[in-house]
Amino acid sequence: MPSDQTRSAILAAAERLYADRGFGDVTLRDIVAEANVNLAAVNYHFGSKDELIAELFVSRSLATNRERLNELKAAEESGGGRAPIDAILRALVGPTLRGCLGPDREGSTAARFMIRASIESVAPIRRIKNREVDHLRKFIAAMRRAMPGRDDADLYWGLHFALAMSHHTIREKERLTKLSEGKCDLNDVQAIIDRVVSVSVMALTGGEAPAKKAPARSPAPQGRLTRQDL
Amino acid sequence: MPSDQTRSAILAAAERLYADRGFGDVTLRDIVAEANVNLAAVNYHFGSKDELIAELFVSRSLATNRERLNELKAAEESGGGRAPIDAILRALVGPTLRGCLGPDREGSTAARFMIRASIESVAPIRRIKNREVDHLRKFIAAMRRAMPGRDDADLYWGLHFALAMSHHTIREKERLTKLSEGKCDLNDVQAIIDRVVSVSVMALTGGEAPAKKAPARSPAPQGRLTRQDL
DNA sequence: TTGCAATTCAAACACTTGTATGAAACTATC
DNA sequence: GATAGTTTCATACAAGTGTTTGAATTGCAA
Repeated sequence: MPSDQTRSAILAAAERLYADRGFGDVTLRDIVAEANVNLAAVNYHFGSKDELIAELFVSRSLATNRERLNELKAAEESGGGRAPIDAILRALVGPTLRGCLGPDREGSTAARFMIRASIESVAPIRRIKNREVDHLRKFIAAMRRAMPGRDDADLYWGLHFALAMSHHTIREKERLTKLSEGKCDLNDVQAIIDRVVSVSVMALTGGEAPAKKAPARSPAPQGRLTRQDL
Repeated sequence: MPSDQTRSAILAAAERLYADRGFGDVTLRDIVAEANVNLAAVNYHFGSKDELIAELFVSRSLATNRERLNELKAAEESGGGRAPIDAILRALVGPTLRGCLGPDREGSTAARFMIRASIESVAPIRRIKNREVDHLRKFIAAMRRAMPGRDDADLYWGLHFALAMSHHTIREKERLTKLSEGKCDLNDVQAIIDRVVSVSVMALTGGEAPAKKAPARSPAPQGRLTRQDL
């Protein structure tokens, strides 16, 4: 068997198992059994378990970021250098949500692996993850161009909430289905993206920055919510 | 040393270590070292490591749920049996956010433990967590009373997003601080609660249910977002 | 004080983990 | 077809895991 076949068999098996069962529950022996290779092959080809995980994460991380930036670039070009805020957010959450909730089980493995990585913070991944901040800054910059008057903190919160909703939806997919007794359709990915983007846009455009230094703390009135502040 | 002292010393040490370092990195030997008790004491008092974790989680879970329901009940009573939607959401996310982001380091241990539990889904906790659905249903019921016309799915999504934002904020607290270079103040808990509640209310009142069966899929217009649908 | 149950303790158990080893099998070049 | 380099393999290793054991110690009632 050529060396590359073993290598990629290990990578594929590891990604699948980590995506399904998390990092804590998967041993090297599980991986080599799934990949039908010898136990020593992992250390021979990757040096250590941690380096295997790191390689897996780095390559997937670059792929997702590339996809996001492609969508962002396309949106900015079609808007003459200034993309609308909803398109920016769509470029941010679309690739992840499509990948993780989409019907194609194949591509979803990679994304579910990334979700695991974003949840269980295991040592080799934690080290790499800090670079992601630079990636998100590009979206902040685009958002600043789309909403020039907006306070910076509001932009950060908007981006933060957009990621919150998309990640939480992926993570709690089964729970939400059970809680809502099927009334929330987790298979209609496009509708979910629309919903997440819609709420994120409202978070950014509505509200007018809750209680910047105002005397009243609560942005929502005491009684029924009126819509005066939308 | 009385038996109860050993018992609670183990519980306290375990909670602290799990909250700080997660479930994957903490061994029984770490716990008994922190608690200054013998290794065998854990199995003597709790039966097994899993039962220790379960007891920890159950008691904290009940406490948080009780706090939430107290706030909900208070809001409903002061509103004559029908609490406004923002008060309902505040009762949902307030206790958790206050506990985890609040300045008092003491109470935060318990809450940070709960966050860990909601993130790293370890076996003994996963089994217990499914009961939580019943607890959330009480909030859905209250929301239904507050917004009688609203589609059920919208209510579930609103509650889901509220939890998403609060949990994600707690989990990514450091990252958001770093990304925003301190512009997002993670210490002003009340402002964060206001912001989460505000966005959640917008998600529930605005939007008018994105593309129920409408021909156009996207709730956000192609170009800049107009506010016609708010 | 004696006796009995509850608790603590050091030690060991059985098992799993990631990693290392050296021989065997393969592959390709001369 | 012999040789050198690469890759595979069974096996062993050292360290760490949760759990168990049985003897010591403690606390308290008779």
